[in-house]
Amino acid sequence: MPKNCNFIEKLREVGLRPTKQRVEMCEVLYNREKTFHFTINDLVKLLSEKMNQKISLATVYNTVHAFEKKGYLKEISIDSHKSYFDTNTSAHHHFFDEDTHELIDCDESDIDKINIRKKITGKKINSVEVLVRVASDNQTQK
Amino acid sequence: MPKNCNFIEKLREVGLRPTKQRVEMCEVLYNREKTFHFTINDLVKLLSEKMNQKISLATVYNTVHAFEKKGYLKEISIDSHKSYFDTNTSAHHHFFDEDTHELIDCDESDIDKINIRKKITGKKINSVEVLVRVASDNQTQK
DNA sequence: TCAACAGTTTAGAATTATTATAATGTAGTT
DNA sequence: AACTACATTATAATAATTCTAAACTGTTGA
Repeated sequence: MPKNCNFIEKLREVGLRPTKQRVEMCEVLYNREKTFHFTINDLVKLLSEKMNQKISLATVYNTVHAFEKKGYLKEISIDSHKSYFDTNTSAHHHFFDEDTHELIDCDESDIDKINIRKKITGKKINSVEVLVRVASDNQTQK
Repeated sequence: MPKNCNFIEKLREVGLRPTKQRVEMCEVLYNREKTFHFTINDLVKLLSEKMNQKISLATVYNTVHAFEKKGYLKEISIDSHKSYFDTNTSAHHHFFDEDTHELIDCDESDIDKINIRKKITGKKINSVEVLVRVASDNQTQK
């Protein structure tokens, strides 16, 4: 597994010890074509499938938060009841499919630049994020 | 209290029984100049201050959800750990003050119309919402 | 007006997501 | 190999929310 070395290197760069669990988690999160959106629950499932040994729930939380603090992951607020995370940490917008609860990244080109006219004195803008909620076209209103 | 009658009327219109608790809640939520943003916790506090009798936590949840289903309230997702609700149910955008955890409505004119170029086949757009996160300008990075 | 019923409220238990704790284990350094 | 600081773990604790079942109350219609 030469890819592991990569992750070990990367983890070191941001000052995180490349422990078994962290490297394993990197593999699940970043060894994929597209960016990955998940809840803690999704991740726990994937990890326990992939790993030979079991991983503690607390470790998954700790590690996800360590990654978030170091800029490896970004938290997305969609549903007040679950935390979604995104392996794409750059500023970008999302589609949220209300039928499947799937989160889809927008490319830079999908949404025109947002122009904020309002200024709040003494406050600076940290981020501007758009969430487009979509649902099946022929769905009966629930 | 002639205003009560108004709320009783309005509750009936959407098919909700105008019970003591619901009318009381309407007063707290809608007898104000500006739109009101709150968490369930905020609301429970306000209600228990205002009311002579105590109100059950479960009732607050039930009633808020009843109001939401009937279009009296709108849920806003900002923080994955708390549900925020908004008495302004029209489509509009928000500023979120990360220092004070306060939510501020945007006027129509504050943000230019958002142009979504991306189409997802078989899906229709339900809503487009912008969240602008702001924080103190001279704050040391946490 | 009042009985009856359906919808409401209530307290408390249950559930779910998350965080804290404290003991044990392990990566990195010597 | 041994030391030390940081990680991991199982479990307990906490927080937000929902469920349950019994008691209560608007509304309807006799």
